Amino acid sequence: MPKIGMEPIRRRALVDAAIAEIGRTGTLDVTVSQIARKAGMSSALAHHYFGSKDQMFLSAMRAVLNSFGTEVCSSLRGLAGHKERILAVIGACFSEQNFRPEVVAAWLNFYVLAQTSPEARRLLTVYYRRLNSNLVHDLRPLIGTRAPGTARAIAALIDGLYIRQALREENLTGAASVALVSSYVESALSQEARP
Amino acid sequence: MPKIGMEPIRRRALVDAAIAEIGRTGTLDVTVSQIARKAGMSSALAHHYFGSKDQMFLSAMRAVLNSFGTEVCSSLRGLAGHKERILAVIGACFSEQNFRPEVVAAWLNFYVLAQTSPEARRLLTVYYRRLNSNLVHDLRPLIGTRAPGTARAIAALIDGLYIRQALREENLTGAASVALVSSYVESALSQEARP
Amino acid sequence: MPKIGMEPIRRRALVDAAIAEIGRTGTLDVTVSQIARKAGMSSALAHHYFGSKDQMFLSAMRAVLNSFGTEVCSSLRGLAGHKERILAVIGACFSEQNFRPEVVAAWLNFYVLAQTSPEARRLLTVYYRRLNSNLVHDLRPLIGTRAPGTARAIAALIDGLYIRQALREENLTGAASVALVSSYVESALSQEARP
Amino acid sequence: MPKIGMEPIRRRALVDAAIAEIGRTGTLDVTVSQIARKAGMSSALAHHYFGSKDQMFLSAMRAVLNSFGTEVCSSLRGLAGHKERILAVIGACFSEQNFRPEVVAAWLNFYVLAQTSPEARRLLTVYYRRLNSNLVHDLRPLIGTRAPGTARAIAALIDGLYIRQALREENLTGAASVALVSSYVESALSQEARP
DNA sequence: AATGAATGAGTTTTCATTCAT
DNA sequence: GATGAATGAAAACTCATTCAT
Repeated sequence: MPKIGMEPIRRRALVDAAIAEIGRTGTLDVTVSQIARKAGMSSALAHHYFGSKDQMFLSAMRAVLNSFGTEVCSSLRGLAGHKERILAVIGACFSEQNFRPEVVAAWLNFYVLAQTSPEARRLLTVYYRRLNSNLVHDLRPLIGTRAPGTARAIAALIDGLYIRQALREENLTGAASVALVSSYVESALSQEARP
Repeated sequence: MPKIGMEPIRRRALVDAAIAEIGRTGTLDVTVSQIARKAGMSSALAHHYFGSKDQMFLSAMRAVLNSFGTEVCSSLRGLAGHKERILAVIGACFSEQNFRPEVVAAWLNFYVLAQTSPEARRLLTVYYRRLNSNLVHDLRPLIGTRAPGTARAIAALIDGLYIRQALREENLTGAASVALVSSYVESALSQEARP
Repeated sequence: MPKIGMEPIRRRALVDAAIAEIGRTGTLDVTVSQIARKAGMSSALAHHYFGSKDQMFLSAMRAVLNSFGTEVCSSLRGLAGHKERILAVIGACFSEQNFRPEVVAAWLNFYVLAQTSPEARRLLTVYYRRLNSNLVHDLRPLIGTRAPGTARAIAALIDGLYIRQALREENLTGAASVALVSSYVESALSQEARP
Repeated sequence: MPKIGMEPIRRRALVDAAIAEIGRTGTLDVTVSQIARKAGMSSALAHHYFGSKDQMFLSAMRAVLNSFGTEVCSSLRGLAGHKERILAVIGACFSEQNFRPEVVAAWLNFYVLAQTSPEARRLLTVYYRRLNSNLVHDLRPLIGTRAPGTARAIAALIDGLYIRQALREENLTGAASVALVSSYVESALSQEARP
């Protein structure tokens, strides 16, 4: 019997290598060979497992989004307070894991990919809807009809900070980003309180 | 008689075509031939004028940033009130001209280019510094030490909304974007007012 | 207990699958994997049994030629009349079994293979010589020196009709083909009869 | 001004080289590079002019069929006698030009191509229909209802002899082939004459 | 015996770039 | 100034074949 069960291992290795290479070079113009080499195998094997470069990129994108989604879910587990939950989502966006420069750089490139690839766009839309509905869900009890606009602003802030991180802006840490977005949330919520 | 003074015309045509094609396809993966064809000339001529594809892209980027800079300047002319000036800058970001989907899509791709090309990064940094210093200059008198953070947030909001526009998000107009960012500015300023 | 005697079964399955795939696609550009999959095994096993793709194709060719040879032999068994025997050979060429479109398409491709592979050419030559000698043997007593030319014409007619069948020409049945060739034979023989 | 008007020259050179290479190797498995090298240029240029390998092959096929068609036309010019015209068509099939082994080998491969490529099949069908209608047109006045069957037989004979030629059968000359087919025509016509 | 794993060699195709005119 | 011609270099993808188990 042959060596068996390599597929998931290889796929995982390729996906990781793809993210790393896209992140490192900051472009989707990485060759399958580069990625495969980084993952320790031949480009032929990469094609064997993914069928095409596009499929590999989409898998990489799914991995990034899933990782993000998982982190959000586990952050939310057990939290009941609305504001608490909102801050947890924001925290997940800028967590150690998700806010690594190369992951964020890959993220930026996936935005670009989404202009070309309908499937990539779909993935991004799903992710965005989920983020949005999470935020609106917890904002509505606090600020009512202003919830959707505020959610949109939070999402935009996050994306904007991601761009800065992708550009390796100095002095931009996850903590600073969280602080910035949180402060926006505070002011948005407090506004409601005022007469 | 030789055609004289064609150079600026040709260059302009190529730059416009480059922006249009990058915006239309949503990717930097456009060929020189495509761009040259759209500009009504041969790809050889494009090389003649720009030396290389990269230089052409950089010129296109400069054009976009200049167009933006010019618009900001003319918006600011004659305005004295700090808040007024801040809102003018924001308005320029989402003006008819600058917020066209294809321009914004090109913009997003220039962010990506900046990861690879030091010159592109330099251009972006210059632009960003100018935007930032404009904002800080007018925020400081109003909110003091909170000015830098707020400026950063405004810039991030703008970039985040640009990404949404690049993705052709429905119901996202320049006016709505201005409203969203302005509302953030309002709340940031009003916060100061509180004891 | 080890499966015993699998070899001939596997080989037969592969040969059949090869003929079917070549016939189906109408080209030698079928992959070993395709054939192996159709035969219900891995491509590695196909190599195990045949050593190489070329050998597999040659075996497939041998199978087709053998099947044909066997059918001719059994058709001729017990037949004594010269004309009767000639018609029997012709009948075998267009029998249900041999004139199936996919077999004929494979046949056409074996002609092509024979241009490249000496062994394939040898097989085809052997088959052709046998067909020819069969025909000449029975034609000579009937038409003397005109036998070789007539045999060649009969063979050419058969090949020509095979090409039509490979192209899936409509209204071309085995029976119609037999009729056409037989009619030629009739006229060739009757010519002799004339003064 | 650039060197101009190379396109038809290059295309012709490539088509000739394609026919020669397909004929020489007896297979469609020739690479674009091989063909381009033989035609004295880079494979990139071949793609520039033909867009794809398939298109190049189709052009080669068209060239072969056109050459044939032209020769038939010029052979028929001025001939009025039905039998005379039939023999002229047959003569064209086996002319010095058309019956060159490599052309015939290419021809055989085009039959194979026609199994895969609808356009190739279309070309072949057109050619075949024209040949057939030429023959029937001149046979009908001579043998009435037997014309279609006889035409089909003549076409099959020609194709069969082409296969032999593609296999480089010894002692098979154009003249011998003409003789063989002509003799069939004679016997087919004389049959009618008999009571 | 049997197969999943793995790859080297090769093929088509694309494209920025150069050149001769 | 302007362009058709031309190509080298590289990329995605394929596949026969080998190997370890």
